[in-house]
Parts: sequence; structure tokens; C-alpha cells
Amino acid sequence: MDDTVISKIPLFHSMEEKELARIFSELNISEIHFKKDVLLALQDEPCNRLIILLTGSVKAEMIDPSGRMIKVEDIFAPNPLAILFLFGQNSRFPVQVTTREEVSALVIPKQSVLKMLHMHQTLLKNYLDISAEFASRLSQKLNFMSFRTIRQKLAMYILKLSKEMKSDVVKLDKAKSALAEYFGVSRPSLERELTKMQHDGLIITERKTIEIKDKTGLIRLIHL
Amino acid sequence: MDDTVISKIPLFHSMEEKELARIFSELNISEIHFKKDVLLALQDEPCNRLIILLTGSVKAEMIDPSGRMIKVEDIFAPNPLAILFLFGQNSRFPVQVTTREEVSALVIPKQSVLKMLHMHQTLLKNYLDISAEFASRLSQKLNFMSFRTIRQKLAMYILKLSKEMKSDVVKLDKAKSALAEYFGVSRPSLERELTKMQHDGLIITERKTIEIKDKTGLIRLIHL
DNA sequence: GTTGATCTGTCACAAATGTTACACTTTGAA
DNA sequence: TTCAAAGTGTAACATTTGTGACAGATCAAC
Repeated sequence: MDDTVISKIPLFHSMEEKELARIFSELNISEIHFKKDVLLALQDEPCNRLIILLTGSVKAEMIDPSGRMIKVEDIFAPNPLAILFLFGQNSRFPVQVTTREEVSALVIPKQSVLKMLHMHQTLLKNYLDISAEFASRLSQKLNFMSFRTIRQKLAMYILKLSKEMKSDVVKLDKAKSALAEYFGVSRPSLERELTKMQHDGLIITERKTIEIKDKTGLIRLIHL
Repeated sequence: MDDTVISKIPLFHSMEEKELARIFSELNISEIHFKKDVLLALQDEPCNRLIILLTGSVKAEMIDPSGRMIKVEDIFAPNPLAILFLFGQNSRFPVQVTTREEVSALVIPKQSVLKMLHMHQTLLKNYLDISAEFASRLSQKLNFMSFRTIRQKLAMYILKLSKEMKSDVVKLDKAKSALAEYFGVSRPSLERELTKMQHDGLIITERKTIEIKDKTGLIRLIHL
């Protein structure tokens, strides 16, 4: 196992090599290699191990009652899988996970995770921080979904980006088609709304660049 | 502080009185009483303490950029507030929290929470379990939101309830108006869809009871 | 019981969104 | 460079959903 890879894993952030070595020797942690298109976890399978990607990436898919796949999320190294769902009464993988390429990953049984967290305060802090970041993204997405119209979601999204970048000219962080998917709307509908907003003098949009022309107008949009 | 109240707090589940006593004496934990309509936490205020309701209830509201309130969730004793967001890089309350009645609550600074979790493995396990339950509910709601039509959301919801209750006759766990809000749709639209589904012979609905007449049809609905 | 508040069922109409289709642009790999 | 794949911009039309309004049903407190 490569030390430079280990040191990039968020869960082991700012931990000393010695400590890490002790953890790895004392606990039941294995590094496993997977080929492409291998099933790492079944949907609804009990979630009894933490999987941390070292290299490569996987896709997460949901299966609906009739067996068809529906939604996808991609996860890349060095991130963990399903860290939010590892514990809990009856914890199960909410999605099916398949490798998109060759993957190496750390696999740590739930019990060992618990021991590990109990042993090292830094590790515990890291774990809690990572969980919180995931939860925060989840909750933020839920907020977007709960705005009624595409216009409102867009206004909110653009204002948020503008605030983060401290500029009235915003570069989208996703492709528009990806943004449409993130919002849960169809791509043409999103384009149409952008065009309308440009006609209304709120923004000027071209490809991935959006320039805010009437910030007050955008803010007003959000309330009705 | 009342011991019977403490023992009902999920975070302290299956812990011995002795241990609890030690925790409370060693750490910086205070019980605070609040009157009605007191602000417990501001939106975007740094989240630097865990608040656990002992008695009473609070409401959580979001404020949008123009200052208007929008969404509400109610939280009752003995549940904790914002447990998912306590840690993380730049952790802030995602909502504003106000008491709905007289409330007593435990307030534990973030640092003390960390110490506490490090000291007691049972406590740590409880904390992780509770977090996972919250995350699971959050993610489940996100799934519902991502179904396109009301019909699909309903089909999914009814099938889920039916599976849980192991019966084809389902009693709704929320009022229909609450269900509409949960789905993020208007109440009349939800009613209309229920009526249509009855016309189509999929279900028979009356008040809070829904009887499944054509399970296959419901399943088919979900895919397209 | 009576009463006021909340929930339910329904409607006609307006608004928002999805669908399908097509042409054009950009990007990245061979 | 060339080509295929992915992304973008736009349009007409169908479908879904929201809105506002109303009346009756239910429930909880008095």
C-alpha cells in the first residue's frame, strides 16, 4: 500500500505515520483490488463495512421496484462510500455500487471502524467532519429541490455562486445538462428559463458564463 | 435535572447511571430553560454546540435572501437539533430555530461533545446511529423529490408503506395536506392525482386509508 | 352539544414543465 | 486533421401542476 495515497485520504488527514501504522496493524483493514464493472455493494444490502476508494471511481445506481436502474452518482478516490449510512438501526446501502474502472479500496468492517474512532480522537474528528460535509451537501440539494419553479432554483443557484466567487460574472461549475439533472428538470426547460431571464434583463448568459445584470430582480424572484 | 428524562434521550441510551454521572460532572454540560418564542439558533450562525431537547418542542425555519421565512420543520423532545451539522469545516445552522412553547434543553459545547464521544464507546455508537437515522431520512426524502410526477411519488410512497405494513390496505402516517407538503406539491394537485388513480382502478382511497387494487400497475407507473 | 379550526374533496382556469425534434458548436481522442 | 461524442440553443405541442375558490367533514376545546 502506498503511503502517499494513504496520506491523501481525508479520514486520515493530519495523522502521524506511527499512529496510522498502529491502526493498520491492530485492526482488520484490508486493501482490495477490483476490476472494471464489478459490483461493490448491492442496494439494500446491510451496510456493515466502510469502503474508501484509493484509486479509480465507482458509480452509484438506484434500482426501483421493477428492477430498472434510475439514478446515478459518481464517486472518485480518495472518497469513502456511504459514510453517512454505515451506522443506524438497520443500515443498508441506499444504492447499488459498481466500479467504473479498475479500483483499489480500503475495506474496514463496521466494528473495526467503531474501534478505530474510539481509539484516536483525530480520526474521530475527521470522521465527524466528513460526515457533516456530506450531510450538508445533501441538505443543500434538498433546498434547491424544494423551490417551486425552475426560475427560482436558478436565481438561488446563481446568487449562491456569485456570492462564493465574489463576482457578478459567474462561471457554472457544471455543464448545463448536468445542472438540469441536479435540479431534476429537463434540459430544454432549463435553457428556456435562462433565455427568458435574459429577455427580462436579469442576466446575460452564454455557454457556461452567466453575468448578473439585476441582482435585486433575482432576489425578488425567490419570493413568489 | 430529572433522571427519567435523561434516560429517555436517545444519545444516552443503554448507558449506566454511573457513567452518565461522570460525564455530567467532568464535562461542560448545562441544562437551560427557555420561554416560548425564544430564538435558540440563528440561520448561518456557527454551529458550535449540541442542543438536546428535554421537554417541549421547537420550530426550524429557513430565511431566504430577502428575509422572508419559508420552510418549517418541527422538532420535539427528546430529540437533538442539527446533530448532522455540528461538525464539518465551516459548520453552520442551516435553519433558524425558535421555541414553540416552554422548553428545557441540554446544551453541550462542540468540544465537550468530542471529548464525550471519545470517552465512551456506547455514547459514540449512539451518536453515530442517531446521525445515520437522520441522514437516512434526508436521503429518502431526496429520493421522493427526484421522482418527476406526483403520480410516481404517490405510487412509490404507497408501495413503501404497504411493504412496511405488510398489507394492501394502507393507513397514511400523515394528513394528506402534510403529505402534499412533504412531496413539495400543492394539496389540490395531490388530491386530483389520488382521484385519477382511483378512476384508473389502481387504488381505492378514502380519507387516510388507501387500498391497493393493482400493485403491478403501481409498480409499472414508477418507470415512466 | 356548539363552535372554530383544520382537513378533505372538487372544480375551472392559468402557468409551468416535459417531450421530441433538429441544427449547430465544442471537445477530446485517434 | 478528422471524426464521433457530448453539449448547446431553440421551437411547437402535449402534459402536468399550481391557483383560488368553495362546500362539506372531522376534530378538539369549551
